[in-house]
Amino acid sequence: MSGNETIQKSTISSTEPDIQSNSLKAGIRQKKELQILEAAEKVFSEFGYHGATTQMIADGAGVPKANLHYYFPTKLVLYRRIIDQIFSIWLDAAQSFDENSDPVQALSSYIDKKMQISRSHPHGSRIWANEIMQGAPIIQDYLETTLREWTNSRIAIIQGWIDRGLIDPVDPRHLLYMIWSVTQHYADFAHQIDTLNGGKPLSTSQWGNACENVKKIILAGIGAKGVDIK
Amino acid sequence: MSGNETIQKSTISSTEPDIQSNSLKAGIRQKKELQILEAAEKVFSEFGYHGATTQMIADGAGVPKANLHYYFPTKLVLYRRIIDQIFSIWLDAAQSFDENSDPVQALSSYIDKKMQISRSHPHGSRIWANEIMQGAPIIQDYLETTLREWTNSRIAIIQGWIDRGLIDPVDPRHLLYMIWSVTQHYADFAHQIDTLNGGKPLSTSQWGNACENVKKIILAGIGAKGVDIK
DNA sequence: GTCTATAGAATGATAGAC
DNA sequence: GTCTATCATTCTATAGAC
Repeated sequence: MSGNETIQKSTISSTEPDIQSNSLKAGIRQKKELQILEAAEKVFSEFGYHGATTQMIADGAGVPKANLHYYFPTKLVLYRRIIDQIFSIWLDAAQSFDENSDPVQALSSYIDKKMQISRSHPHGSRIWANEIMQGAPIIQDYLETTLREWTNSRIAIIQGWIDRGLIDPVDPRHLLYMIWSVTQHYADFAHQIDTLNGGKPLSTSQWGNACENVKKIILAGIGAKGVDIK
Repeated sequence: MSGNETIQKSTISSTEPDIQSNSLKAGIRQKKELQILEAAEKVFSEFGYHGATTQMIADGAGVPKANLHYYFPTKLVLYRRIIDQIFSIWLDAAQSFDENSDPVQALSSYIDKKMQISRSHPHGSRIWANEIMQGAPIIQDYLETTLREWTNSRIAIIQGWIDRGLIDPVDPRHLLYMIWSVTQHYADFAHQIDTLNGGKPLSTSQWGNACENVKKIILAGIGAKGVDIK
């Protein structure tokens, strides 16, 4: 299942000679594709892959259903494009977690970024969650390669902190899972959180408060030295 | 939405005079219903409401599809029954969090129970997560009534601990969210966790380790006095 | 490049024989 | 109480006019 689906990054053929008309068409295509991708992200996150219909996505993007199939041949190809997009955002954020920082800096920054993503890309987070809960039928290969490697490298870094006495001896893996789960909870369970907030989305200051609480509890929880996050 | 759906606990009419045959039929019905409910829980958790087909559920339960419709008139009624079941389990576990215990006792016990549920009822946890991510189309009333009341009462208890100096001043609401998210993560993202565990489910000792880490970090994170969880 | 109309397949639910 | 056969609906995807 991992290798038999080619990602078509550009269907604009390089064999087409008319550059002028080509770039114009490319502009239209790019704009429409973006509209469709944005609509699809919302619909997939709200109804899941099976619950989403191409009709809903087409309506959300403001194009006829047949037009959608012109840009994305199948529903599955569209879904894969969105998953790829999300995974890319996750990985970019994860880069901040680098070996040169001390634990407080590294973890504070990582938690901040993950909370920001939960606020700016809640749909993506939910699609990811949905995909995992269904056994990752589409992205299993990502889990087994990229995610596993990233996870192991971060575990090594955390273990290094423990060995140098910078944080308490906790299981690095479960510390990572805690950070993932708590930060993504604010995206995945946003509806529940909003309902318990009187039916309103969290305000900017409420988001800030959530973020501070998460950082405080986790950093204090692992005995990180020199805690100064305010 | 809260009161217009009667739960049919027993469709065996009390006007039926033949007691012997009646209880026999009730036994068959109960057994079949249980088979169907168990199969449905698995299928709904794996594919979501829309992705699940009555055919899959019927196959999983070992009954013909038409037979399934004999016991549960519609797919939606079957789904509601399962959601009710899950919500009931959550609430029961939540009772352990009572006012008389000290923070360490209360929170340790609560986290233990939530972790146990994640291991014993992962399907239920995922169905709940799925339902919330889709905007709680079926259980919105539960969120606005029972869950809100329970949450507010626990927030008051935690605030009491803070006022008495038993734990650090954290936002009780976000502490609850942290406990929910971390514990449920081990059910909702079990596939990801298993993949990162070499493709194998966590062993009993690995579950114990996860539970201890969660308790340690959270209790230390809120400065709970007298931490003694091992 | 856009859109109407529709083909083809899958699904929820039911009828009716046993 | 069980099960085969089938209806009615819905959905993905495509054909073909503009």
